[in-house]
Amino acid sequence: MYSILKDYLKGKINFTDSQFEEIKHLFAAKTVSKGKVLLQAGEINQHSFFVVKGCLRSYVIDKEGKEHIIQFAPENWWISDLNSYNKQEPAMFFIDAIEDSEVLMNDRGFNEKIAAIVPQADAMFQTLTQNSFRAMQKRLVSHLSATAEERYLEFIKTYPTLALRVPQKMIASYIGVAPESLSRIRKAVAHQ
Amino acid sequence: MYSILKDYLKGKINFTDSQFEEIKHLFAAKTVSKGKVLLQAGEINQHSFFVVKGCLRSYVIDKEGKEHIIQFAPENWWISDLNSYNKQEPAMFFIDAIEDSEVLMNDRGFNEKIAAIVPQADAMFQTLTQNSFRAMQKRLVSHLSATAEERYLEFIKTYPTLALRVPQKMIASYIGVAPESLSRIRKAVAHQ
DNA sequence: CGAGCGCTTGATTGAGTTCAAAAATCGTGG
DNA sequence: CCACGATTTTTGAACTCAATCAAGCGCTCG
Repeated sequence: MYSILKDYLKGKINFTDSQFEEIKHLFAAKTVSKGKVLLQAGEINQHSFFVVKGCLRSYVIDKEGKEHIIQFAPENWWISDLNSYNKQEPAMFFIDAIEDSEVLMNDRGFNEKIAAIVPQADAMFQTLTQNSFRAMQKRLVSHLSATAEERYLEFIKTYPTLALRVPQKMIASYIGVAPESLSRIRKAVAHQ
Repeated sequence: MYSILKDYLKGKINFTDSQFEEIKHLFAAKTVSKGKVLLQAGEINQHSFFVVKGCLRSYVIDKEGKEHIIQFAPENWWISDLNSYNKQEPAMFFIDAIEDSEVLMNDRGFNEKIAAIVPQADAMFQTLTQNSFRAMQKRLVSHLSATAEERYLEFIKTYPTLALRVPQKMIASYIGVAPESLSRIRKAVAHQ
């Protein structure tokens, strides 16, 4: 379980085996089965999650009870409600497992602790945050300027493996269309 | 001109007058008249801007030539294409002045330089980035779950002064509707 | 093996766009 | 400071993309 995290981190920053032994203790290993909710909107989010196996998602539920997916997190992704985590404000998002999963969970204050062991880690997390900021911006732009079909094609281009792995209605939720509409979009794309 | 920046920073971090004298030199004062383009999409963004007076905006132009506004920056706001600035990648956004404005412009590497003078500055900028990340998320969520009217009401609630100051067609562009639609939305809101 | 979930298909509705033109407002030069 | 041209806003009518409602099919997993 921890070896996956080690391999992942090796690709981003340099550290010794003994440093990794220290880092390890900052993560609690957790096995979560499909459907398990790890964060509820409204709660203060005390954790962030690194996915070792399986897939999590974050989503909002709107006033009509509809889910809108913000992020998928398959293997080697981090997921959290960053705003709640950083500022200790109520979370906007729910986080749950959409497959049986194994995650490494860390507590708030983790960022400082890991940076104290491996200073480069701080820059790594800043880069990760920048990446998700950019992804969010791109997504907003595509909602401002692209059609549902374009957003779908963008999705399968950006996340080809997710597109095969995640139920279609969740892809619909992510790109912001009704499941019926996505079904029709796929039909149209296939016939062209 | 610099006194505005000083007042702004005083509200966020502590520093001495002599520290401020050092910080000052990191900013170039610039007077820009309405319509002046400060960043073109595709360029590498070398600057970020602090608005002392007037108002800037960032926006994308889509493949049909339509503008979509990403951010307004009136007095005491920062504006930049952060991804381009941080990673030296081509900018997604244009930045221009929508009023005659006065800005303080800093170069890349500025963050490290200011943090060397006033260590707290780093945390301040991280907080600012977190805030815009959250704003972006909220905006995405409202595109996923709210109607045009709801997004309009949200806008005037969040930015009441901007709503009076910025041309209506730019508000339309920001909330992602045609100018004609916003006109009708306003009419409907007024009659209820 | 059957109940429920996910996907598809059809018919209808509706929010918002587009195109066109008039009305209002702005800004600039004489 | 006023007038005129340009830009912005409003209004109307037709249209379009996607949502909604409804029903049927097929799979899987309990």
